[in-house]
Order: sequence, then structure tokens, then C-alpha cells
Amino acid sequence: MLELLDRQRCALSAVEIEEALRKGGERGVARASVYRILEELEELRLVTRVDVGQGLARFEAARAGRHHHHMVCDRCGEVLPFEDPELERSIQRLTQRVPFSVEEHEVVLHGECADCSA
Amino acid sequence: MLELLDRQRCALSAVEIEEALRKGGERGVARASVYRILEELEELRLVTRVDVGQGLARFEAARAGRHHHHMVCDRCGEVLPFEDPELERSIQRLTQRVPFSVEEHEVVLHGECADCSA
DNA sequence: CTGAATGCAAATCCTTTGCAAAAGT
DNA sequence: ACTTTTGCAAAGGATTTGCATTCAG
Repeated sequence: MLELLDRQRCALSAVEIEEALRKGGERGVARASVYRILEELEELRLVTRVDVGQGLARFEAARAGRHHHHMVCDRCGEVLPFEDPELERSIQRLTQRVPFSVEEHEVVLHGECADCSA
Repeated sequence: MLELLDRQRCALSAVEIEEALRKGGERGVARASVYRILEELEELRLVTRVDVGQGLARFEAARAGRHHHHMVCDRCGEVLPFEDPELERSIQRLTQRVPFSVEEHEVVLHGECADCSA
């Protein structure tokens, strides 16, 4: 499963993971197991859960350095990753100014992808 | 309902809205109606839906100028708003650089609130 | 009287859980 | 044989939908 997630360009939902495993591997995996394994991997900090507001959770491998955020097309549902150092710096400064111990942050852009707005 | 949301310091969930209406007003409102009305208000751009990753949607009045984001305490579930002009500028610049027509953006900080991390 | 708004209950969708069967050691 | 992992089905929680009823004009 880690291999699968590592190969992805962007976060997958539980269902997408299940389907990918069913196709790829010789042996399928039940939905419940997918969730159970994801839960463990999350605790081990090997997988990150991202919620871009589609009413379902998505998961991606927690790659050490690289850190990205997501753009969601509210028309077709596509989710695309992007990076932005300046944004990261702003957030970094922000987290020190705030009265919380911030452990994670997530930025989601909503709008229309190139295809849909064409 | 708009009045109710306008009075809030931060986004409410559908259930919270239902409860507030049941208490405050003389006449309660069914859950289904809450969702139906919220949907309309959202289309009219009077209400904004925010998803901070708790598995439920939250809603807030779309106040013209003021625009804020959210900090979620993953321990107690509290959601608090914050503003940051620098962050907004970064996002503004970012949205022009990206191959999408961005209509909304949302920043969520996850961590522990002052009470919980104490 | 007619069309829109509302409540209620049933249906959906995602996720979690209980438990017995299957695998691993 | 004993522990752990898995699948399946049922349970849960949020949201949506169908439909009969109530409201308003």
C-alpha cells in the first residue's frame, strides 16, 4: 500500500486505493482493511490524511521534504497538487504568532480546472 | 438563519444551526430544511461552506470584507478563527500563478489549542 | 385553489466496528 | 495451539431525497 501511494501524483480516497489494489495486486483487499491499515500508517506518520472538502478523506504518502497543497475543481472533482515556497513561509511565520501549537496545515484552493473553465 | 449565522464568532455545523434555531426561535426547523436553506444561501453567495476535516460541513455568513481561516484543535475539536493579511497576499499572488480559475481558498491549521496543550 | 416550502422517514455515502474465519508463527 | 490480520456484514453519522402535508398568496 505504501508503494502504491508512493507512486501517486496526488492523494487517493479509500475507494480509489481499494480499486487500485484489486487491479494491481494478485489479491484484493477489503474496504475495512484499507481503512484499518491507513489508520496505522497515519499513526506511524507514513501517511497523511487530507480533506479537501469533498465529503471523503484522501490519503497520501508522507514524503519527507516535499510538501504540497491542493487545488480542487468543484465542477469535475479533480484534485491537483501544487507547491509554493512563499506560501509556506507565510504560514511558518503565522504559526508562531498564533496561540496554538500547530502541527499541520492545509491549504485548499477551490475553483475550476483548465478543462472545465475552457 | 442569516441573522443567526451573522451573530456567530465562527462557523456552525448543520446540527448546531438546527439546535440554535430550535432554542432561539419560537418555531423549530427540521434538519432537512436547514440543509435545503443552506444550499440556497450558498448559491446566493450569502453563506460559505467550510470543511475543516471533522467529517462534517460547517457554514458561516459570507461577510463582505472580512475573511478569515480556521484553526482546529484535534484533541477537543474546538474551531477558532484567525486572520492574517500576509497570508492573504501570498495566496493572492499564488492564485494568479496557477493554471486554474480560483474562486475560493481555505487554510486550516491543525494542532492543539492552548487549553489542551497546557 | 395552486405552487412553494416544510417535516418526516427512508435512502445514500463514507467510515467504523463486531465477530467469526483465515493466516501466520 | 495462540495471536494477529482479514473479510463480511451490520452499525453509525452526515447529508440528501421522495412524498404527503401545510402555508402563503
